Amino acid sequence: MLDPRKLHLLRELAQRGTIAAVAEAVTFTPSAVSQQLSALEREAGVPLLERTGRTVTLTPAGRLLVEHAQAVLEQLERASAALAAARGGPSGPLRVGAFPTAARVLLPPALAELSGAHPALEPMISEIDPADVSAALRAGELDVALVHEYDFVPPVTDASLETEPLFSEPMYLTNRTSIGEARDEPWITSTPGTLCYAMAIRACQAAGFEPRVRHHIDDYDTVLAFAAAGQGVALVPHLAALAPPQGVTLAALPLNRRTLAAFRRGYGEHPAVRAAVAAFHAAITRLPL
Amino acid sequence: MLDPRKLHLLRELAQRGTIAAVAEAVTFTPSAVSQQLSALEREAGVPLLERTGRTVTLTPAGRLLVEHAQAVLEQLERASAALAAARGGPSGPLRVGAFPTAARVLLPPALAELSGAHPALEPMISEIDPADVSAALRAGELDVALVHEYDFVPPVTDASLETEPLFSEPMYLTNRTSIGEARDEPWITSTPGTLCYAMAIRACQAAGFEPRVRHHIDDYDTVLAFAAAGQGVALVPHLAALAPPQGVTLAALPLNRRTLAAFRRGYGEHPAVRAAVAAFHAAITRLPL
DNA sequence: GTCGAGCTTAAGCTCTCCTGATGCTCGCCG
DNA sequence: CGGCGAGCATCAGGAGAGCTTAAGCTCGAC
Repeated sequence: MLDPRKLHLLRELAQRGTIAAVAEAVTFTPSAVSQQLSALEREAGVPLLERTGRTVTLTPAGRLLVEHAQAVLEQLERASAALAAARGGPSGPLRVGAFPTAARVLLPPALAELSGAHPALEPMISEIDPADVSAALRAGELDVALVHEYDFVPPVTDASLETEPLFSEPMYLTNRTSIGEARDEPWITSTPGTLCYAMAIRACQAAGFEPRVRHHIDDYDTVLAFAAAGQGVALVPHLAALAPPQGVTLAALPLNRRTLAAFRRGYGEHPAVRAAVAAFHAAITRLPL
Repeated sequence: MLDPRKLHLLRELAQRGTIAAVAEAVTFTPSAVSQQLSALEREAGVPLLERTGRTVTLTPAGRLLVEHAQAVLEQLERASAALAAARGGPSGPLRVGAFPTAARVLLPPALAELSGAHPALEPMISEIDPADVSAALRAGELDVALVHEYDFVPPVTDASLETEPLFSEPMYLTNRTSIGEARDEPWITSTPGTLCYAMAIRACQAAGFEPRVRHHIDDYDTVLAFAAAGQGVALVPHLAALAPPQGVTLAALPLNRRTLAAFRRGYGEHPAVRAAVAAFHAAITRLPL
């Protein structure tokens, strides 16, 4: 019988590309991952990995098996979720990932809602950039996460994950009325590697220029303070700009940010995950959108 | 992560009812099965088995998990089948179960067909009564089996198995023209515990009497020889009665026997299984039906 | 009341699997 | 062209999972 643990490693390899990266993701040594994949290959009776130079790539058979691995692991998630449901109402630890703005604006009311409805549930929040969410969910470090996606930035598609849209909000530009007008201004963006950074760069590129980035600030309150101090222009989402400081004007752009809940495919039936998503929806109805 | 090996044991328990029977099926000791199921229960966090007296029954949560186990194991079968397909054409050992008449009439041409088309395939035949086929398939002792089912005998429904109809044939009665006419005759049936035995009894009961069974003979050639010797009446299927001996007349009854191919759900995509079923179909077109 | 079927628990042993160390290949770069 | 580091495989060793044997417990049948 094929071992789902090995199938999981194969799926991670398909996502991450190197055995070393897989090992880091599952906190094994590369040696262990290599041995497990070799054993899987032996059982499969067909080469799954091609040793090309100092790296490995999946063979067609390997990619085929990844798809089946996905189906198997998804069924296992469903089984786990069913067991959690059989245990009764939502209870126990629930690891939630959230990007900073959500953590500040959406989570407080959502957590109040959640704790009120399900006292046995113990939500644990981790701030995490949406770009890192897929890996954390797949690795089992998170159960559910709040992520966002922007126009211009292609949404992360991961066959092992499922998303549920929560809401959409417009983006604002500080102290200018259009992106083209801000062409020669210094820019304040998030730190490189985050989704917000990519969004700002792409938005400027779409307007026909490469932004001159002077400051890298992730916290939008700080961003607005910098903007008020004349340090540059920035793109901020509606929820982060409910109370702009003196000296900052905001212009709505034809650019939206969508917030979604993400979880492992099949795990959405877990009662705790269902409860969390329901609490997100409930909290959203009370947001000033 | 839930362990499919444990899930398999739970599914077997749902089918067989006792831990001892599961242990025998998988050639473990009852102790090992008990420990595995206890571990599964611990991981599940909810009681799966109820110790009632000296036996165990599944709790509702246990039955729920069995359904999910079924889905998981089916996906694993699919993955195995896909790997076998990736290995190339059908090759290697293929364990085939067949009831005696099929082994004699259908298998020789089917095996010739199969070996001609796929020389690398090594079919291994085991004679087995259809009543035992489910267990052997689930336990992985067989890859594909020829089974039959009769009117009056409810077909075995096993969620983990899949069947494909092959053909249907009429049943004949020896030396009488209707079952009612044979009410007071001694009967020749198969040995108790087989499907054919159950069929004969049920057919007589449907005609309103309990047959007086004198001989228990499984081989239909011998049955016909006994009938020719005036030792009693018997029900024989068309394919077993192509050349009745002197002294035996046959009367077709409104009673049919259907022959099917059976295999583990999801495993029908295995190239060797596909090839075998195709060979069965090809051989059937040349049968005198 | 006795026996036996069925399940569990405890002890021991085997085998799997992970770690750490070593060695290899290959791409990069001076 | 040679050194270096990234990436992977292999080997030896230790810890843990899992099976077997043996013993004990419970309950139903006779």
